[in-house]
Amino acid sequence: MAIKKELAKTYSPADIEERIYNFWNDNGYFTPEISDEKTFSINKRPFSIVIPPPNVTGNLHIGHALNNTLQDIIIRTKRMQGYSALWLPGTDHAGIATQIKVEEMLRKTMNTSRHDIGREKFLEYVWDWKAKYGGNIINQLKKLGSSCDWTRERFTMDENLSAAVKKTFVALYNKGLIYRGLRIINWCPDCITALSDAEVEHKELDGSFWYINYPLKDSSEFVTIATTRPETMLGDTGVAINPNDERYQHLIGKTLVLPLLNREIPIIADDYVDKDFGTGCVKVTPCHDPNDFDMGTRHDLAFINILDDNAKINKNGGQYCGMDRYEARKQIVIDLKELGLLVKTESHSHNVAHCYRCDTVVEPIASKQWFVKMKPLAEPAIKAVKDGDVKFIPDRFSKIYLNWMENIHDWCISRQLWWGHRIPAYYCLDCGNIMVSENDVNSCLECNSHNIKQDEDVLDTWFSSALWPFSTLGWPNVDDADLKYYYPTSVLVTGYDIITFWVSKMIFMGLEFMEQNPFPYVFINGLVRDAYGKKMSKSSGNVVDPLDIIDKYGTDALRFSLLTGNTPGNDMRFSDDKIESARNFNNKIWNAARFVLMNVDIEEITLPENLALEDKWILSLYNNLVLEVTNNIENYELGIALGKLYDFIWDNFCDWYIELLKPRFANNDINAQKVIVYVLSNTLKLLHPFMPFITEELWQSLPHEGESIMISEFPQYNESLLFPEDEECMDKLIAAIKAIRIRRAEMNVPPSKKTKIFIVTDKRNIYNERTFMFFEKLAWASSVEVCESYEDENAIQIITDTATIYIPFAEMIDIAKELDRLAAERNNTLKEITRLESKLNNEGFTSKAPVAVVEGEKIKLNNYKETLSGIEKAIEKIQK
RNA sequence: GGGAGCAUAGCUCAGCUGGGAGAGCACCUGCCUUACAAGCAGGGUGUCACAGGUUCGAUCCCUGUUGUUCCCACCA
Repeated sequence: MAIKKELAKTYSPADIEERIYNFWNDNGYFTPEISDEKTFSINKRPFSIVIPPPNVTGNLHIGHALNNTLQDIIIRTKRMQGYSALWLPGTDHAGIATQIKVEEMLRKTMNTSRHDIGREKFLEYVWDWKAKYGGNIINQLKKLGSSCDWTRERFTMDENLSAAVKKTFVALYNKGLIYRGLRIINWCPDCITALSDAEVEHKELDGSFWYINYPLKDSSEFVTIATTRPETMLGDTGVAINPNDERYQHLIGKTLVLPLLNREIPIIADDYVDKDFGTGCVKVTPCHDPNDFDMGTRHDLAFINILDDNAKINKNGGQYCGMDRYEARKQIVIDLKELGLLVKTESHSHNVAHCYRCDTVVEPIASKQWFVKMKPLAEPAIKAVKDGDVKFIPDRFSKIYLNWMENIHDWCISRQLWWGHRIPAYYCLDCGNIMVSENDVNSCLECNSHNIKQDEDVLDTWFSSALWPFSTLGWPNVDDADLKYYYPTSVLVTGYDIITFWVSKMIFMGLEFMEQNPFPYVFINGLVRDAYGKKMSKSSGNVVDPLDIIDKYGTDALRFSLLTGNTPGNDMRFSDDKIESARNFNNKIWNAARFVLMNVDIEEITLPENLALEDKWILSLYNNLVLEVTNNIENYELGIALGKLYDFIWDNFCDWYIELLKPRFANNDINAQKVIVYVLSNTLKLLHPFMPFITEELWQSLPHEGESIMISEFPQYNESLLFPEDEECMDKLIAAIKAIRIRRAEMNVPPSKKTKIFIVTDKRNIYNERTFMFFEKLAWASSVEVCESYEDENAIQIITDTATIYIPFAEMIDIAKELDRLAAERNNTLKEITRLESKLNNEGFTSKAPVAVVEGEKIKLNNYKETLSGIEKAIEKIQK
């Protein structure tokens, strides 16, 4: 027998992955040409995904690996199904994160800071950094097998994307949806910038509750307030009580003397105050608390900011000027104690806001910042999800989205950073006029002054990523071919942790500027946790580097282990066990193909005219698999699809079909070769989106047409390949073989001991000369015979619903034990019969249950009855 | 304070619009059967968290309870 190709005994991914990826990339398979009729016709329907852009200086972590594998599976499937499938890759400049890294580098390697070298020089360093490290994550994505169109790679600070940012900013400003104003923002004193609400994380911390007496002016009376941040009293400009609090009615309008600074402050009445919390008296610090800010506005109180950019006390803090906020807190408590104004201290745990980047405690500070007015933008974005124009998968995330959107606050978009899109606002230093323009402004439109300065700040990183689905496709050029063809995109694949950061913003920006949702589906993936369910983080030291896994086990194994059992939106655990079982599956496929290649000597794939029982069986199962896998992928049930492929390949194809075919291969049966190559090759296609490398390598080794599996046609369901009767026959045969194996195992008969088998049956379509070989091969039979009846009390009897099988086994038989066993079997069968009969006698069931269910139960009952009669005959025979 | 998820075999998890529950790993037994020992053949008595309800029928749908995880929220 000719051996077409010798494969190694075990699969070693390292040898093939890079070669195959370059082969795909070099041949341009990742690039859908909209107008090229040869490979991708304009008549094809578009399918597009834009990548959630990883941070430009980031490194691939296991979450990226999952997220991008999901996208790759979808895009590869669609490409094979004939869509003009675009997966557009790119990176995000990631304002704060990147700036922090470069500042750190400056400090460590040059002992300098951005303030020392100035804005221009600093930005040069950041661009250098980007050039140096920006490609890292792209190369890592390639190692994952991602079939992104690298010719369309984008970066949020590309010229075109920056133009899009300016255009949207100006348009929103002109519409009155962007404004500049004094508001309480979250200030990170370490990053020295404002943060949006989304960029702070609340953590429960143990703190104290200090009760402090504020003396009434010209009186010996006190008002006791309680605070968790005593240093903020330096900015107090009032004390508030509830207007209905009868305890304090006489104080309304009176004046207090603020301790330490001796500032005179009024007592006001405001509904915000909860009578029953604390003392019922609240110090009001308009510049350092959002509620106090509102009260200060309502009651026209003074606004005194007591903190500088580093959260040190500024000159408004009198003798505390220059102290760090916590140092000042300590000192103030000491001083109050000395003055006898500290009533008591209670321990108190409360939520404290932290910077999501550097984990520093953020300070609420009143500050002039740019904001997006959210209500008008949120409304259509809410409607889009409520109307089902944008669907979350799974659906429960639409509740999270709506909950956030319906309670939305204005979005603080200015950041006191240098790395990012500079705000296109210009100030006239002479007349104070503010001009917002896409183009540089050199003279004041009001007073003609040339004393103009652009806003120093940059925009929130999420401002540019909000535009990503259309800015990457060419917008603001509305005639761009890509934009026309690929927008809206087909699906967004992302983690639930950035629904509020990113998904929500893309939806309202898409609606505002494209008048169309950016995507009809948002496919949500969960977090990848460690083997114990803990979130992976550098500080916990439990980070799994996907590149290590790839080096050790291969990309396909990594992809398999991330996908298997994965369900949309749910977190998953990653462990060594999983990756090993994935590796084993790779090897299983590899060896199945290896075996096929060793036995096959055909040049092309065609199905033979005459199909044997087992051929029809496997083709029928394969065909059902095509249908189910296709549907599962269509419904984003990728983990389920992969599970079915695994079961089919391992159980049906390897454990049964290959074994069933071995006798035919020994006879050089060409038909068997044709069928197995057909099934294997097409199964590889089904599996290709999930495990692209091994499937390409094996597909190339088998007879095939075309250049690459990744541009071959995805298998389609084919009614002519359905053989339900043959499927059933084969299932009965398998059941009989299994029953024999079980009995032999129970009796500890080693495989080396072959036995004669006698079958009493009237089902000659199942048990005939052709299928005897299966018993010889798979049930260790030395000979097989069908007979009318069989008389030998020294034979064991195996009873199925289609036959009674006798195996003469004189030395093994213990009559009493055999009777016991049969009695037990009889009992179990009777139980089932009783259960089914009472069900079928239930008028409610037969009249209300679907016909198919009732029929199914009848068939079950009948099978049990057949089995029972076999058992009873067996018992009778032994007792004779 | 609001909202969401999860609770199924020793462990990790599936269970596709309700019809007597599965996989991987682990464990036990027997096999180097010429694709694969990273393999083959066998091995599961699971109050499907608890209590009610709907239904002919509930792991699945509804209500409540308990445990657990997460998200959101300006109680000083």
